[in-house]
Amino acid sequence: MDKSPQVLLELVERLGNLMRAEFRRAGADEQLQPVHVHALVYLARANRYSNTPQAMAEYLGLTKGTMSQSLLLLDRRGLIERYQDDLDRRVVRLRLSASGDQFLNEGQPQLAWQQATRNISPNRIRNAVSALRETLTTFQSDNEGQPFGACHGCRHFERLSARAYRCGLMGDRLSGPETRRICWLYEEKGSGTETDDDDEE
Amino acid sequence: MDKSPQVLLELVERLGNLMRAEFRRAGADEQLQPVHVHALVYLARANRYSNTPQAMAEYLGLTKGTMSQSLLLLDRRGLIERYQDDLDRRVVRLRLSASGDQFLNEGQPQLAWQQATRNISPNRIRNAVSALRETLTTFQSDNEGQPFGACHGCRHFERLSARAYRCGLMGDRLSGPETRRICWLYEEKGSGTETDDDDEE
DNA sequence: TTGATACGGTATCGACTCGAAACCATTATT
DNA sequence: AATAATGGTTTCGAGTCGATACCGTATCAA
Repeated sequence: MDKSPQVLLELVERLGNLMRAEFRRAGADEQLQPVHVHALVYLARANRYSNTPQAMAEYLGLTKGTMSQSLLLLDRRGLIERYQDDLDRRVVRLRLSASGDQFLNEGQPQLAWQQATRNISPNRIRNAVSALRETLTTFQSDNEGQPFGACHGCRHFERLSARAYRCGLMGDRLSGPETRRICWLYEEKGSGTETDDDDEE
Repeated sequence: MDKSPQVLLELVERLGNLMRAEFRRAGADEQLQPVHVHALVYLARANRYSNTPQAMAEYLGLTKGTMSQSLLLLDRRGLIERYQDDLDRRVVRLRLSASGDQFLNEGQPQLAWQQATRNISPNRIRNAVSALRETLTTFQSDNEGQPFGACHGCRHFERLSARAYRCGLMGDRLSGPETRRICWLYEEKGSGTETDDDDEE
């Protein structure tokens, strides 16, 4: 009988709590709750398909009603901007405002974490990352959750040329940096389905 | 520039969120918030020095006022019992009630996690544990947080004989199982900051 | 064209969180 | 004995959060 998974859970939870507390501290100046800070961090990393209230709610594990409330607050504080999608006028799109951007750059909510990992070798970190990533994938496929990944590794990702990419699902061309952002349309490659892109790297 | 620490943070956060959502689900029947479930889980794992509101607040990262509220609720629901310490009459001690115990056994809030780690080899889990543990230690010493560990590895831990142990700080003899519970008096053994991570069992 | 229905988002409600600060006993210090 | 420190509780106000109802837009079926 191995208790390691149990211990791992405890650690993830504990570190999660601490980061939450860190987010709380980072947001204290601006009167923000941890979840607001988290929302801003997400927004800074989300790609063009994923900057909607819906995707955000999914990512943060909230209902759309709750999300709407938080966004209202962030808007009032002037940290985000909302604008309408011109293709589907039901859809609201979000972006960081200048001061939202500034807040993330100055507050550095993730700095404490960077510090905390300073003594650990890159190799051990990579190993931990791979184990946790696998855990996350399993967890999500167990629970029907949205995957939320970046293009690399996504079934819809297509490479047109050395520096040109495309999302096969949405049909848009993507810039290099954009392929590294978080996308809620992400789907794991492989899994025995026929893929039309066989040019992998 | 390595982005792995950043990714690790993202994963820990995301998994933390998911466990939080899991706790939410587990507590839904009993009308409990995630933090309540977490409190019960903690209580089930805390040793005799750590079953107080104060230790709990420290562990969960809440203020004592907030903790007091949550404990009130758990008491109303009959999931915990409070009793006075007879040495220091300011101190309140906590224990799971029968139904609190039952709740944990039936709800199995940690089961989903156990499942999610099923495909990962014990060895990789242990490595991840060791990396995260080190991160936690560094984080806590950066931020003056209480360490919260089990006897094994604690500076105050003394082994009297093959199966008899003692806490040098409090002077009590400890049973074998008790040495494996969470203690908020925990202090890292070696005085140096470098920790050896070969303490796996 | 005209419904019916689905969907993205907002508004409202009530129970609860959470930090801050005031407060109350009890213990420690002097 | 007076004072300070300590463990917990209470109170307050802004905010979270799920549930539900609701609004406008898009989609689908006749």
